[in-house]
Amino acid sequence: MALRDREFKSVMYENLARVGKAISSGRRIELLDLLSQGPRTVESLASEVDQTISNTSQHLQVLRRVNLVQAERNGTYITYALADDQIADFIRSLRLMGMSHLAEMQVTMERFLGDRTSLASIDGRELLRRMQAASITLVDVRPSAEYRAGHLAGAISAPLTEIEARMTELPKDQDVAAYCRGPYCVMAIDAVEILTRNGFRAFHVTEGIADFRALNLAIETEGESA
Amino acid sequence: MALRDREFKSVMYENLARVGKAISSGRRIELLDLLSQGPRTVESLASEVDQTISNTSQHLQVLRRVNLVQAERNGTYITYALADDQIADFIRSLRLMGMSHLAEMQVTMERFLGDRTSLASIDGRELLRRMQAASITLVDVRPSAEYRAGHLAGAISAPLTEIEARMTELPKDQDVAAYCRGPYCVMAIDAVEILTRNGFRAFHVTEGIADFRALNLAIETEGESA
DNA sequence: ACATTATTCAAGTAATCAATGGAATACGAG
DNA sequence: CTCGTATTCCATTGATTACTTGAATAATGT
Repeated sequence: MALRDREFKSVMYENLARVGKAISSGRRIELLDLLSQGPRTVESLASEVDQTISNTSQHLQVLRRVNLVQAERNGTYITYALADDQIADFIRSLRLMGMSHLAEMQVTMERFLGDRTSLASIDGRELLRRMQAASITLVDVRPSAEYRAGHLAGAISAPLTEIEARMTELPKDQDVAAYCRGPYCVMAIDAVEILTRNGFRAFHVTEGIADFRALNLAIETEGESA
Repeated sequence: MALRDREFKSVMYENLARVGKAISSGRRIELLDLLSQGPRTVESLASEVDQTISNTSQHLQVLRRVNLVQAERNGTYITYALADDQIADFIRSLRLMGMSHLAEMQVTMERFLGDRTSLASIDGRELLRRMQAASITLVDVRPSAEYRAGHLAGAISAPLTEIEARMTELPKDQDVAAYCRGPYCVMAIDAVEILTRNGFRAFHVTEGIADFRALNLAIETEGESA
């Protein structure tokens, strides 16, 4: 019986380890992070993570084998998506774990972003506070497909690539808060630099959609707003 | 600049993957699960997971390298402990992820425990409800060291190995709820079988300390109770 | 049927990993 | 200082992994 118990435990923990193995590759975590912005095709994922399509496809299949992602065929394209919202949350908690336990991550963050992010940044909680206290213009600088897949209620879509053009639509007398995919995404930082250079008082939000969801901020899908 | 951004992301995600790698071995997850019951020495961990001391030591060092566990020397022994409570919670969410996404796990559970667990089991939430509604005897059947490291408020320590002797201390007119380490631990099930065979109305709690913590049930350390 | 496009499959290579057994280290007791 | 115990280090084994390249599949349009 003791042997049976051991076998049972081994099988159960070995299965849990399959999930661990799925997130034991930086590329795969990056893919999951991208997918928590919304569904995407293999090709678009591959170019985003700077990998060959073949390799990306294989990573996606690893993730699919443990049911972290789902694939759906649309004509000649195959669209991948997170299997459910619980997974975005799990990746988020992995990220928080890493940030709080691996000093290297904070050092790297400081080294790469340190000088660019020091003053003009706030997190989701602080954003919520400011949104209630004062009127600010909230800008989503991710590609519009991701905006459409889900964005903060009241956010205006202004993809980084078009921000110079879109800028004219923003009220000059309000503070601007820009957010993108999350803490490892620099689009919001870039946007803030452009905005401040053009006379706006802008700051960037260090968190992304997955965090907003976890903080219970209102998320809208598809439709425009404000 | 785009290259720099890619390098930044790669480094960050590669670091997160280090945490993933740490939980990509069933043995290591089992070790973390054991450590969430309380600190233990290498030797005692090794015998619990049925591995050589050498191998166990190496796994512990992998976990230590990513700061999931801490080592502390006490004389000739070295005691390992989780680095903080956040980790027990992370392992718990890994377990929930696995259970909800890997059908194999539920099948295995059914196959090994199915017939033994069907009727007389409840989860933490249900336990809380019953504790408030009726008076039940709550029994912690883990080894006493783990009981001392933290147990449900009001629980009586009655390690499985001594349960036949301790049984006489339990009131015969109350239902008995037995819990152990968690869903992959069979000590509570064994205890319930022994108890019912001896005329008690007993049921087993399918969750463990980590779950109780997450559910905000009151946990006591060291001292006795009830 | 044929060519095109998106994705997957298969085979190969270099690197990493889990586990083992034995030597080395660190501490405490006599 | 020496001995015994607990743990770690080290070298080796076989198994797995990430990535690459090129061929195979599957849906679409002509």
